[in-house]
Amino acid sequence: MFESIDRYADQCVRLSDEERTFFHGILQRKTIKKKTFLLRKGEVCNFEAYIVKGCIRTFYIDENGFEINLQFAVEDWWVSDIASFTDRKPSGLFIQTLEESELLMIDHDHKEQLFRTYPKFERMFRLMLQRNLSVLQNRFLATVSQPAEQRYLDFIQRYPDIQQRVPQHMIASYLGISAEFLSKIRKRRR
Amino acid sequence: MFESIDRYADQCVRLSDEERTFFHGILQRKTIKKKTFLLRKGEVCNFEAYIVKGCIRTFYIDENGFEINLQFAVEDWWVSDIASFTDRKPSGLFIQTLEESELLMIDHDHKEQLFRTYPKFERMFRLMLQRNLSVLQNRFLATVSQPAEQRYLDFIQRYPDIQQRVPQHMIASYLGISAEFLSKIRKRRR
DNA sequence: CGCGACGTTGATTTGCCTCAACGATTGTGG
DNA sequence: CCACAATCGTTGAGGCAAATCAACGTCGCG
Repeated sequence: MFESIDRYADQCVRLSDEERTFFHGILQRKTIKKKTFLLRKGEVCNFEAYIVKGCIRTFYIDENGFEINLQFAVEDWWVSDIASFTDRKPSGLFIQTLEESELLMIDHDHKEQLFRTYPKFERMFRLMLQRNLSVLQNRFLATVSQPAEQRYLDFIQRYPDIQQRVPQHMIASYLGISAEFLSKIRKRRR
Repeated sequence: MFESIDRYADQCVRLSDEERTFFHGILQRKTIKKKTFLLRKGEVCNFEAYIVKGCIRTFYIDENGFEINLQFAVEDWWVSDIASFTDRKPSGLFIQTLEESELLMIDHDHKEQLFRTYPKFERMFRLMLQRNLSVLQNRFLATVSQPAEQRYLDFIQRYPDIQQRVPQHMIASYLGISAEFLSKIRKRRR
């Protein structure tokens, strides 16, 4: 159960057995059915979830009622609305499973307790944030500097597995284009 | 000299006098002339710079040779290429002063030393990253979900001061539109 | 003074969207 | 296990936001 998150942690920090055990102790293990909402707009996000198995999307609904997919998270990623979680304020986002998912979740109080007990974990979460920031920066650059077709090609190259697991119209929204136009791009390449 | 960064730190963590003094000790104070490059593509970024006074831009040059401005940083912000800084790998970005600037800089070794000596600072930098991540997330959402005119209006409302200090064609590139089109938007509103 | 950086304007083009209609596939309740 | 609905992907026609290209005025500065 904990092998994959242990591997994740080992990439960030060196943990003693004691630290590792404590960490495992505060993680809540959950199995969530397909299409379940972990968070809806207006709610305060009280979790950071590590994905052991499954696929989850984070999305936003704009003023015209259109969904915009921000992230598809699969094995070995964390999902949360960090701003809502940290400042304990209502979120503007939705988080939903796309497949049945196995998660390890940590809530606000336990996270603070973890940091107070072993400050070393601050480092792990800091590095995790850095990774997220880099990914988002690259994504932003790609979105503003490249045409839709190139963005699509980059996407299927970088995340060949995700393409299989997520419906095409969601990928379109993730890429910032309409479902119809994505279909036309795909046609072009045949 | 340190008043503003102290205020910044106080928002994140509570520091003892000893911690504060140590922190001041590792900060390198620099005054940089207008239009100076702090980082060029291909170099490894070895600083995080807190801006006491001045204005700095971070930008990227795409495969067609066009500049894309990622960030304008003014007083009370940090600038760096975090990915390059952390992983000690060559950066793809440029960082350049737009005005004469007064900075407090920290390099990789001193940052690690700071964390080893007082782990509490991990928290400060983690919170800083969270803030950056939130800002970028909102910006990304705005970019994909709103038309250019609305993005421009939001920009001048949120950063009325920056608008005065940065040439218009750089703002256009920041907003992801051509300089000509920004000019036309402005005309429309007169 | 003269040159380069900056901003403006108009004409034309284009990448992508919207709307509408239509198969194919999935899944779900009777 | 079938029937019917919902979800998903495709295709075409038409439209619009924003890009591109080109020309020109202005200003600050070496």
